[in-house]
Amino acid sequence: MSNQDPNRTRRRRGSARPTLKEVAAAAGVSSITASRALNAPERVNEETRKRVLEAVDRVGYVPNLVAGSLASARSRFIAVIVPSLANAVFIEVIKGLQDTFEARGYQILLGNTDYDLQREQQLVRTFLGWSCSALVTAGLRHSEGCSALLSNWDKPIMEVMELGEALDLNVGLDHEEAGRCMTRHLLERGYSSIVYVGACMDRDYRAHMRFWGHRQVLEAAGLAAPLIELDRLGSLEAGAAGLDRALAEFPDTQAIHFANDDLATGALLHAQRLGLRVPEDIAIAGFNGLPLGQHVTPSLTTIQSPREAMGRQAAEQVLRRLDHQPVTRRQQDVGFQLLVGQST
Amino acid sequence: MSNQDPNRTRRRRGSARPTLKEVAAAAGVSSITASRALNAPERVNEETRKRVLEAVDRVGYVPNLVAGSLASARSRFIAVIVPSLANAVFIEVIKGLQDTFEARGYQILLGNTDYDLQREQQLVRTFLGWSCSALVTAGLRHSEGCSALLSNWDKPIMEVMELGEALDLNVGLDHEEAGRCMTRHLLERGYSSIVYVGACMDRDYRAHMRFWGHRQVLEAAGLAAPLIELDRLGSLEAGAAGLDRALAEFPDTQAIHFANDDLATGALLHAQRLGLRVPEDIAIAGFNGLPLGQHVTPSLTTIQSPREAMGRQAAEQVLRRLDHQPVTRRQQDVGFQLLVGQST
DNA sequence: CGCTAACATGGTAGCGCTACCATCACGAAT
DNA sequence: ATTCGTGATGGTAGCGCTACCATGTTAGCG
Repeated sequence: MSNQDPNRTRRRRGSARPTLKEVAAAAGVSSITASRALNAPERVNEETRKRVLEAVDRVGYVPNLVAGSLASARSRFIAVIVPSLANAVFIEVIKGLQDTFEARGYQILLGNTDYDLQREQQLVRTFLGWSCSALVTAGLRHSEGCSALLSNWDKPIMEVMELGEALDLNVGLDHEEAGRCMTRHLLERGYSSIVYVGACMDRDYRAHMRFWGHRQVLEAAGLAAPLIELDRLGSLEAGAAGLDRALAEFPDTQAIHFANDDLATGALLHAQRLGLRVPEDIAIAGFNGLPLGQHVTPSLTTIQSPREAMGRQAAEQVLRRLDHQPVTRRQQDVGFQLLVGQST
Repeated sequence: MSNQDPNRTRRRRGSARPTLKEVAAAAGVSSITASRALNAPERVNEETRKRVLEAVDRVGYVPNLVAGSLASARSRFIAVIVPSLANAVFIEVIKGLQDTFEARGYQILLGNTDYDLQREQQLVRTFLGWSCSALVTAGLRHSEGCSALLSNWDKPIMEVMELGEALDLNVGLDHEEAGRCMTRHLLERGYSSIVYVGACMDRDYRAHMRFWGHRQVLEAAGLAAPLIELDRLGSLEAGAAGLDRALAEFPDTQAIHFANDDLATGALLHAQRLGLRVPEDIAIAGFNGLPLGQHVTPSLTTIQSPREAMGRQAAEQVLRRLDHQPVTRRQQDVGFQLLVGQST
């Protein structure tokens, strides 16, 4: 016969870490007071609070956030879903989000879809399961199941990158207009044989939207809008290949409008290796305004998108909602800027 | 008088989402069987399992992962702590980690220290509170409090990037040796006035380790090892500034050994703008082997570090531990490769 | 025919915390 | 003196799930 209560022989589950109860005991208060001392200091006497904090240090207490989230039915997680980590653009948006959210005590849950909408749906399911406080996702296109999951959800949803018919909040820029803007510039410069080169545009549909804008302007001017689609994602290598294909397939090409700066810069550097003069022999334009393109000679003509600012603004909108403050505009256009370099 | 049980008047806490209990009721089984059908299919009759899965779809059940984690005292989170998101190097390591962990159903919790060890400690506290399954952190240097927190922790800890005295697991490369390797190459090429240019080396101490290696080789050859420290983080701009300072402060410089490829490429492009011939007038070397440096003309001499592979290998080691498989080597050297370009 | 083992399922008691309500002391207002 | 508010604290009942143990139920075996 054990000298212990028989139902105490059951071994302790959970971790061996001290709990709030032990902190409370050490401070001589109830556990709920200890909880308040940590999470709502204004509701506890200054003296008591100090005693609790001292006890926390003494016993080496680390709050169990899982338990807290279950009890309060909310975590301080922000789900962030992007299509790729290989693209500097998303990294910078994430950086803007992370800086803003972390400063307010929120933790980012990062998900990567690899441009797969089914994968996005799966991530959304998982993230809903974590009781996230909000969800930020890149783009307005989702699978049907994903939209269904989200429309039944009562937390803020922020769609970034582009503008359009959004589920809830929306911060981004008009890609079609960006495409038009660049192509207008190319026409003004006097080029008329202009090729558009994109990479995996079935997946990167924002690049496709820019192409639409591009084509509108050319058609309005009575010009053809030849398109070259590369079957690998944007990179310097792909850009070089794009230049080769454009020159081979359309020998009289005067200018190439690339879907992004990686491609454009790759082409620009490749042109130099081939001994082509930019822009005299071939003009080159990009999109994004990455630092890289501004440091090559000739500097790249491109469109500057405010990526980190977009992340910050999106985060601020979401935070405003989480603080129950009125959100003035559900849709916010961060705009863009034509950066005329020496390559056109 | 309400027709409801009085203690039901209390409004429902938690979310309004269906729970496992409701799934179980819909499938005509107990909740524990429903739980097993989802999490341990082999322990449930095939027929029953199908009925449960069908009920899941019907009621639109999304598992509450917070509750599951509390009950089982483990989440499927992997904490990942890096000093910066602005640096492509860490992004690629994260990519390797993320791909490997996501494929096995683990979710990454990303933390950014901004090169601040106190911030790291705070992140570690938070992450311990989430019952993470493992922690991956960049670097071997931690605050005292951080080491204390981690040494009392019973889950796998992986330190990546460099090699040395680790808390638990360690995957990385020898930065001192990398510095030696590059400088030996520069000596072989016949340069003797070699300047090292780093950025924020008090924080980026791995760059400092490479400088030590660099200095050892020069001192062994009886040469001076002048150092220029820039006070902003690595970027193309900073590299350009580094070149200017090196030429101003050490006019007879023949070669510059930069702490990373961003700096080196910035300097290389700047040299072209200044009309300097590379490597005849000035030789330039970098570190990392970023694609960028391989696409400029002349191509950059650098050291290729296997970043994504480092992330993958680190993740695999951790997974092996989580699967209770023996870990053969707690320390794993991923090595590096001298990439001789046209810039030296 | 009883005994064991393996399989399938269920009941129950937490995991560690917080929401909700209750209590009590004290001073201000009536 | 009574009422009311306010500030500080505590008790308790969950949050939704899984670990642990218990209970059938069937098949296999000597």
